[in-house]
Formats: sequence, structure tokens, C-alpha cells
Amino acid sequence: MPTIYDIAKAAQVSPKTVSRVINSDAPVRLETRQQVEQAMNELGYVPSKAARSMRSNRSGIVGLITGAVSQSSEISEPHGLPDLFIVQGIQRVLADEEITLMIADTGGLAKRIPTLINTFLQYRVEGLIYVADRHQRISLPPLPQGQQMILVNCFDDQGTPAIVPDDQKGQHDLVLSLIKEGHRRIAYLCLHECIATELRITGYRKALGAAGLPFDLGLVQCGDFERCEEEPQLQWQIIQSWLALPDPPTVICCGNDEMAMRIYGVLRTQGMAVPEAISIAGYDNHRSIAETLYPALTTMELPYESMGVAAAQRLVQLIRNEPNETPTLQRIRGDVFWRSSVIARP
Amino acid sequence: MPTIYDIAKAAQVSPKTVSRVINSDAPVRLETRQQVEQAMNELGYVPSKAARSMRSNRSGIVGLITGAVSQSSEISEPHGLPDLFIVQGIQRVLADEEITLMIADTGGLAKRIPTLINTFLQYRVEGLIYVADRHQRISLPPLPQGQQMILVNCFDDQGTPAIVPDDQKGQHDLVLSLIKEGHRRIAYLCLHECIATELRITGYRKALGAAGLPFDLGLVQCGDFERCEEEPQLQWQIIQSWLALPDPPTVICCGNDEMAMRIYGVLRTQGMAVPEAISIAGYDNHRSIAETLYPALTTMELPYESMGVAAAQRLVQLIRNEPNETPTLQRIRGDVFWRSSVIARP
DNA sequence: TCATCTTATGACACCGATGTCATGACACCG
DNA sequence: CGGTGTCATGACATCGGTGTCATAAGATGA
Repeated sequence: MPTIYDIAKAAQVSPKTVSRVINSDAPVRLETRQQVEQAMNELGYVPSKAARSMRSNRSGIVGLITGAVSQSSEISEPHGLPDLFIVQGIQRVLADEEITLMIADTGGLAKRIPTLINTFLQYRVEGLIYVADRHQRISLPPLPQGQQMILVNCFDDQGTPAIVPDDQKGQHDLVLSLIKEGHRRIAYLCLHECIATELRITGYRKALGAAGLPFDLGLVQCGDFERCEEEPQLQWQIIQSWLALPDPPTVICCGNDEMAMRIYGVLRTQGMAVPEAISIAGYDNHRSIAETLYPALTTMELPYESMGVAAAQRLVQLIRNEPNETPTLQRIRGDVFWRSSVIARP
Repeated sequence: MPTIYDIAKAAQVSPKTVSRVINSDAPVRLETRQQVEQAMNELGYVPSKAARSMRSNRSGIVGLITGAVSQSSEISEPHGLPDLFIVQGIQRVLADEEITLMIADTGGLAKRIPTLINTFLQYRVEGLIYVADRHQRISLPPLPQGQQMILVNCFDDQGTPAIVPDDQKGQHDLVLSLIKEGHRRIAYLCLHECIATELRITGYRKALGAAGLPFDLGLVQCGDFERCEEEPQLQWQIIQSWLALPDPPTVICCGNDEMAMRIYGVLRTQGMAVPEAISIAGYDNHRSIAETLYPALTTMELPYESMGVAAAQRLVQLIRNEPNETPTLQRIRGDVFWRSSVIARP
């Protein structure tokens, strides 16, 4: 691979002049410039980032750590929306800023994180992004002074800037939409206990309160049986108990779209039509499910892509040392996606 | 960030000795080594890959180009199995080889590819991987002499090493499994015309032939209506026409798991139970669908992860200049995943 | 005892770019 | 006409490591 010295020799100028042509940071006589450009084309010159970044102390690289890539394969934990979508948003912003993204994967093992961070530091990344696979509290090893980092889909106690989904507002908005469509008895088949579930139950409750509806503890049940074999039966038992109530629910909110998909199966096996017999709503807007299910699923967006965008923008601000008044914990809101699994009630 | 010079000063040795401690490529007196190691720990030394790779001409980076990351969002093309799983396999192998993966995204725009390649060349990547979102023929701009590249899920006419799924063998094996379970009339609701569909129909046909069953052209129909609103009706029409046959099919093979999921919905809406009334098989083993559907979906694995592994291993071989007799086009086989959407026939 | 070898270490150049400073050629102006 | 400013260019050092070679101290052997 040719260097500026080769170009300089071919164009009969000094290396520094070649550098000036490349960076156009100082005037170069037109004729000289053309000679240099011709030489570069003929020799197929590609500048070396390594040499460049050594001199300038700017690598142009941001490192991203995720368990995303391998999470779903071995570990059969309920996965929900793939955090790939977060990476998507990040990519888009960084590409515009001409920053290259280096992605490393924990393979689901947290103990690999320090090694991965170290590798990134060797490349002198200008910033680090840690993406979690679900909304959670984490604790990462300390970084060298001045090393910027952003947490996505998680947060810590050290005041590291973090981007999380606004789960409370999300469930709140979804339930409010259902109420607007005339639903009064809204059941909630939630996920196992976790930060998101807690926030969403709060949102569910507040939405009911805001509409002047009573909060009926019996209408909130955990429908997450970790995919054991009896899950459909157990879920059906819950639904049956709801249907047996004097004032049964007209819609079931599911903890996520996957659960909604399973509930579709359970209901249909029992001869209940969605949405005619009962309406179903999901959470995540996991499009490959929500749009593909028949009928298509009404759901609340888990704004992974927006979170990625926000994270990348904030990181760029930090790298550029631009002032910003964003709070440490930044909550990102999603939209309700209204599809045909919920019908209006009179 | 401290350099070997800082360490050298602190440990009162020469920079070269520090280098020797780091690389252990020459004997260093125990006492000296300890001094250096202590200094490195105290100062928090992290070697600079930029400086290192400049001298050694080895970046330790492999570049990966994909449309994966953004494909699914804007473009509502039927997506199938996310090529993320390919990246997964690649990651795993490269991590073991201590190679760092740089990922760039076309954002669905092929014209960005040259720019992305150029960026990678600036980092002096030791190899390039191009991952396509579906099995296809492609044509990429020429690379500098000696630049290694691997194509995954696609191939070209220039003899670039390529890893593709063995679609023909895949459909063949799936159909053979169905036949073994007693099915004689096997319908195939395939995807729109593409390389995979062609190969799979051939596989379907050959499997029937191998079992001495007749190939009935009427049992092969395209069930892919690009998610238009009438899709369920159109699909139901096809199924109805099949059911009206004197010898109707006992199982429907779907072009992919997504289509199978939609067919579940269509059948149930029409009051047909899966698998009691009719069995369903998918393709892809898109686990978040196949395992979540109720009943769980019997399907053929699209071996994305294995393809990633194969691609990375082959690239490493190329980089190391190891001899290999693999053919240019390497077809990767998957397994049948037998679940409860297909029942045995007497 | 002296030549030779091994071990441990340092001096110095180099990888490929860029920042700093110097220099020569002109143009401009009083 | 000489001083000053601008333009175009080059010489040289530098970033943080590693490869090459030199060298001093101690071990070994004839």
C-alpha cells in the first residue's frame, strides 16, 4: 500500500505538500495539486488512520459493548425486542459524524467486559457505549480519567449518562389509548418482576387513575412462565379466572409482543377470536411479530432506535465537549401503534 | 494516557525494555520485569494499537459490511431471519482469534459500499466480510491487490470465496422428514421468486422423487403477497383450493417462519386447528417465532450462525495464508427442528 | 588466563502521517 | 528602492511503539 512518500516521489513534491493536498489545510498551487492528485489516483493511495490518529490523538472510533449479538442463541431467556435496533440508531448518527463503530460482544458473559473495554482503549476510542439487553441497573469497572461513556437501556449509581425507555409513560399512554376507545376493564398480563414491569404497572395504574377508573389488583397477573411446557395452560387459567369475573376485562395488555403472540395461540385454541371476543395489546412494537400476527397487533413502541439515536448524539456532544443540560438519566418515549387487535367499545 | 516512555522513566529502564516486558519476546531479569509491571499498573498503561500496527503492519481488525442493522426499519420488505445471527457466528470466531470486528452499515443503500470499504482500508483491515440480507448474486467494486474478502449469504462472478446456505438440501431434508412421518401430499407455499425459492423447489421436488412420490405442480404456489392487505384472503384462497382437491395435502410447507406464523392466523380464523386439521412447517428456524408460536413450529434451520462461523474461519485461514481446499462457493447445511406443528400420519 | 558465548539492556532508526518553523519568490506600498 | 506581507513549498521533529544492532556483565571452556 503506497504512502505519502511514494506519492511525493511520483509527483516530485515533498511529503508535506501531499499532506496539504489531502487535508486542504494550506494553499497549494493548482498545478501542483493536480500532479499530486494524479499520483494518488494512479498509485491507489489510501491514507493510514493509524499514522494519522497517532499524530492527532483522534482515532475516530467509538466502541460499543453489547450482549446483543449472542444473547438470544444459547441463553433461552425470554428475549423481547432485540437490542440490535439500538445499535441501528447509534450507527446512523455516528456514520453521519464520520465516526467508525467498533462492536464487541460479551457473549452473555459479564466478566468479559473489562477485556473488551481494554481492547477498545488500545484503539484509543473516543467514546464507549454500553448497550444492555433489557432495562436494568448495572455496575461497570471504572474507566481511565476523561474516557467518555454512555449507557443505553441501563443505568448505574456512578452518574454515568444513561438512556433508558420511559416504561412508565409508555404503559400509561397505551392504557390511556385503550380507555379512549371505550375500554373500562383492562387486564394486564405482565412480565416477571423487573424494572420495566414495575414502571409499567405504575403507568397502568396512573392511567386508570387519570381516567377515574378503579385499580383492580386482580386484573394484574404475571403471565411469564419462562416458556415452560405448561405455560399455555397456566396462561389460560389466568384468562379464565378473569372471564369468570362479574365484570370481565374487554382487553388484555401483554407484557410484550411475544407474550401477545402466545396469547393469540392460547385464545384461538380455546375458540376465542381476537379481537371480537377479546382485544389484545402488546408492548415493544416488535415489528416482525406485531405486523405479522393476524390480526396485526396494537402495541406500545419500545423506542430502541430513538434510544440509540439519543445515545449517539449525546456521546458526540460529550466528545466535542459541547455543553448540554440533559439530565444524567434520559428517558425516551415511544408511540402507540394502533393495529387491528383492539376494537373500540361503545 | 501514559506511553512506554513514561513507564520506562518510572521504572528507570529503557523504552525497549518495557516493550520486551509487554511482548515477552526477549529475556528480562525478574527484578526488572517486576519494576516495569509495577510502573505499568501504577500509571494504568494501555498500549496503543495505532503505534503498534503502524510498525508491525498488522491492524488486528476485520471489517464487516452489512445492511443488516438498518434493513428492517424503513424498508418493509419481507425480512426473514435477521442476518444478525451471521454476525454472531463471525464475532465468536474472531474474538477467539483476538481480532477486533469493525461493523459498517450500508443503511440499505448499495452506493455507500465503496465509501465503507474505503474507511476500512484506511484502518488497514486484515480482511473484509460482506454479509447480504438474503441469498443473492452480487457485484462489488474491485479491491486493492492482496486484500482478502469473504462473501456471506451471497456470491459473485469474480470467484470471491463465498458462504451460502444450502437451500436445496435444506428443503429436501425437511420434506424427507415429513415423508418419514407419513405425509404423502405435501403442499408448498413458497416465497416470491428468488435464488432461495428456486433451490428449495428443486429440493422439494427431489425429495418427493427420492421417496417415489409424484410431483404435483398444483401443490406449489407462491404465498408471498408482500403483506398487502388482502394477503390473508389470498392465502386462504390458495389453501381452500388445495383442500378442495380429491387428494388434499396433509401438511403445508411455508417459505419461511414468518409466513407460517401468518398462516397460523389465517387457518385459525377459518376454524382450522394446527396441527390437528392440517400440519404446518416453516423455514429459517427463526427461534423468536418458531419457539413462541403455539403450537411450536417444525421448521428447517437457515444456518446463519454456522455460516458466520464458516466465513470467519475461512477468512482467518486466508489472512494466515494457510492452505485450504474449500471450493469457492461453500454451502452450509442446517438441521430440521421438529416441533409440534406437524403430526405423524398413519 | 584469555577467548567465546550467553544474558540483559540500551541506542537508534523507522512505520506514515502532521505540526512547526524556515525559506524563497513575488506583489504591494510608502 | 527597501521593508513588509502573502503564497507556496520544504526540512525536520514528533506521535508510540518495535526491529536491528551494539554493548557490558557474567558464565563457560580450552
